[in-house]
Amino acid sequence: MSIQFPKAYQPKESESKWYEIWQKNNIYKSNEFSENEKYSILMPPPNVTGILHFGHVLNNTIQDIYIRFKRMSGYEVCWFSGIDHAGIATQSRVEKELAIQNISRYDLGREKFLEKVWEWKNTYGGIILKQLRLLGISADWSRTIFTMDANHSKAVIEVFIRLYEEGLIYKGKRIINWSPLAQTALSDEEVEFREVKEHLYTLRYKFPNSDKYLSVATVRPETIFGDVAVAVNPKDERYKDLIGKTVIVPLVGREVKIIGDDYADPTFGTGCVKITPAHDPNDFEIGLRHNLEQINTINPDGTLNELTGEYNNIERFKARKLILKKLEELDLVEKIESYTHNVGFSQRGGEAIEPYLSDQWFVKMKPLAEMALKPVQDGEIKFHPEHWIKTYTHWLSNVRDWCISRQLWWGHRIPIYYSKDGRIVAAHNEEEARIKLNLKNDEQITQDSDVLDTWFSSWLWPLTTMEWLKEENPNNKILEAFQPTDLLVTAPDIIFFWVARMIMANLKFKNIIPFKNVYFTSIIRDGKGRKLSKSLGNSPDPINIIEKYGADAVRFTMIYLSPLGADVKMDVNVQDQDIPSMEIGRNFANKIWNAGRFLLMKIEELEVNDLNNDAILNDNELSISDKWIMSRYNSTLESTKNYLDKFKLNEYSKSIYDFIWRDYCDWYLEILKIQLNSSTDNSYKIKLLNFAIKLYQDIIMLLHPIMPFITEEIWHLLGNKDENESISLSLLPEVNYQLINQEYENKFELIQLLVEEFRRLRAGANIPINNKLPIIIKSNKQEIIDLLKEMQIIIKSFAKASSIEINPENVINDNSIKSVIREIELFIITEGSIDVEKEIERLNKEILRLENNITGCQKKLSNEKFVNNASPEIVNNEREKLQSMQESLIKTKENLAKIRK
RNA sequence: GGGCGAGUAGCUCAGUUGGUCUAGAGCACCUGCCUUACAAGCAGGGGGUCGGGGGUUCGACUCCCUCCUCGCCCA
Repeated sequence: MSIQFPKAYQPKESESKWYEIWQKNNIYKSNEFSENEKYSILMPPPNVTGILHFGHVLNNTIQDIYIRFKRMSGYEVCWFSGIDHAGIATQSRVEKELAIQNISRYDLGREKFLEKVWEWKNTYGGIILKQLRLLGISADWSRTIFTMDANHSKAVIEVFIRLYEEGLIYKGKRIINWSPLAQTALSDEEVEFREVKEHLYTLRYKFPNSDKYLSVATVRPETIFGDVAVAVNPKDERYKDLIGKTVIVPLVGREVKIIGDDYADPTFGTGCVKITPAHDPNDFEIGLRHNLEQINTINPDGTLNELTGEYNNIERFKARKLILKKLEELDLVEKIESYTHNVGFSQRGGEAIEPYLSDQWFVKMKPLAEMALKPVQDGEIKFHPEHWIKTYTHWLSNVRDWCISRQLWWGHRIPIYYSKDGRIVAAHNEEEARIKLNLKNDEQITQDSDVLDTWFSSWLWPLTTMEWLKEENPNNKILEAFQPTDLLVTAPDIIFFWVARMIMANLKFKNIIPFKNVYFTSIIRDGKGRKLSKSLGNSPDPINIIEKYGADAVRFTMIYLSPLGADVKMDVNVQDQDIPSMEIGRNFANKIWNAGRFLLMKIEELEVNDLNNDAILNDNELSISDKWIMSRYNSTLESTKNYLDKFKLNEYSKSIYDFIWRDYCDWYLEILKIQLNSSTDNSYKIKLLNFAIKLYQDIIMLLHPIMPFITEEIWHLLGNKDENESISLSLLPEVNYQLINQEYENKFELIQLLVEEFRRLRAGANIPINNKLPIIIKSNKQEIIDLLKEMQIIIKSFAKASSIEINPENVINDNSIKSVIREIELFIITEGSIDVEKEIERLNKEILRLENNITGCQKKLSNEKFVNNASPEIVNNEREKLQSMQESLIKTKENLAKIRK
């Protein structure tokens, strides 16, 4: 046994061993033709460049718990997985590598560059899916897809064409969010706003042929080259007469009009605002209203362009300083104030976004948003926690059009073709485009050079994972079987990027909701409440943590610490790159392990040969403890299911944890020892042990979804199972409601209270553990006397008593420590003298407590309004409570009197 | 500026339609134990005016109002 069952659980070997066996036997492969009820989950596809972090760990553990739980509940489950091609992230990764060799993507050209990206993807991409296996994820890996796969691309193109032809996709010249680093447009969702301390500069715009000037406030003096007007509020008394006049843009020398527009806020700055339509979204709108020119003065890489003269090719922020210096020299700066405002930054590159005027492709969102709103508001799609519905609704009600074109090469190329004479068509390929445009083979045709936003492909995830439009699968049974999926587990930060858009796409193209439930995971933070991040160094590699504590421990701890809707805080030891909180799970695993060790030891001790024999205890052979633990087990099984249904994952883990540790190990196994020791009937002992083991095996099954490895290991060790069988394919027992028995739970609880009181008395009197003393228990209720008699061996053992007497005839030795619990009197007969002072103090304290409670209780009951208004149950309860406390008080006072005597 | 969420023990959190005896648990802390499953353990202990104020009610951690503090999202 010692080899199989070492003293402490060793997760490492067992984890790699079992995952390999699971893979080898393909046990997580799903079957769309199964007759069983289906349960499916779509794994949020990690980026192809991604590596495992704790967000993934939490997210995938949650999914795996549901998948395993449902699988063990008889469902045909399927967990769809895959990887996202992640346009910007992947392209910049490969570009960075090329840069080391001093090669740019333009040196290679589009085709060669894409070859490089594929090469990179095939070598390094998708590591994370291998890492997830270390966590014990039971996805159906055979269905893994990649968002650049032919079938997925086909769906993306198809969807683009349909939307274009329906008029829901259009091209427009707009101010978009430009990433100077990636040199592409970004959607609004890819921009993060942060508060930045900058300066508000008040500049002097002189009137023509005059020394008088208008003071204009701006935070971006480097954009003055694009100024085409100055706006004032038409209601602003100070300036309204100036509307129609002109001023000279400093440094530039251009004469521009003063216009009146409500946008100008009289309370902000000087009340005069410069208008630069090409470099600010608000100015752009004003420009349209007033028919102003749009002068672009910035290059795609964030440097100023040739229109800025000496500042040509100078980086925008550097240029700001230089321009300011020049303006100061010319005495055109009136004042500089510090100013805090929100600035957009690229979520990926981190650089400040440049509002940029360019031709881009957009999706009209209004009609799609309306479609997507309904199922969430109707409750057809449920969010957990619910309050995300509000955020979702708010966003969809105010949604703006989605900029989907990206000036990248890696991605799905926009299926738009242009003829030489300026006609535009959307087509699946060049050939089709020629036909649609009526062009001959030798006539020139060009495809749009942009690619689509990665999310324009991700929103089809529920469809493409299930082989939508795949030619080889025309009668698609997968979609039929598994859609709508049951659960989506995702971080709330992609609620707009992804969740909302999947709902739109599914309804638009398949007229079905993609999922029934969405669970929004919490954000993982360190002990100081900071997000885990590489730059802070507070983000240890989960792989190392799994290596140290075991995958089961990591899974369990994460769930145990993650309440629904609240952030997870884990202590991170930055120096050691360690997460000490993981001890919770590791210690728990060890506890479970040792319970198994104990049982196996007993098997050997009793020389039980056949574990699965029919030696089962009859109902009348079961003790109160046996019935109690069965009741507790079934209650736990029930609450486990309830908690999972309500998505209260941490409650789920806590109920299992408490049941196993407190009920089964601390109490039941200790009682089992006593029950085994006090019997001489070998066949009873074997039956009793069998009972305990059977229960333990059921517990192991209950635990499997959250701790798959250790449970598989124990299931085999204790059950003598064949290596190719798996606990994850066995069925969880149903809740047996008949075994949930409040009466036994109450009885047992009383015994626990008595035992705890005996322990407290011993500890209080500093009685050493090996000093066994006689105990006496007195009660005047026959029911309790019977219970005590039935449980006396157990009480005696737990109370470290040399002997136990229940309601003895003879007078009790005054040389004893006494207490009263629920009218039951407890005595420990001490041989030597007791510390009288200490005893008096303790009893007085107890008397005071009882008196206080009695007073409170009496007050309540003498209040007519309470007796009349409160439910009879409550009032009755209160009366019983009062009576019980009064009796306890009398007995405690008697005890005190005896000591004093 | 608009919206959402949270404030309960030193820390992280439970507390289910308002009533269960002393508001619970884990970690941390203190005391005693290597008791033949487990020191990654066992037994016991200390520690909370439930963010402040007001209201509804016989009764409020729980419902309402208000203020304060913190976090997130949007503009």
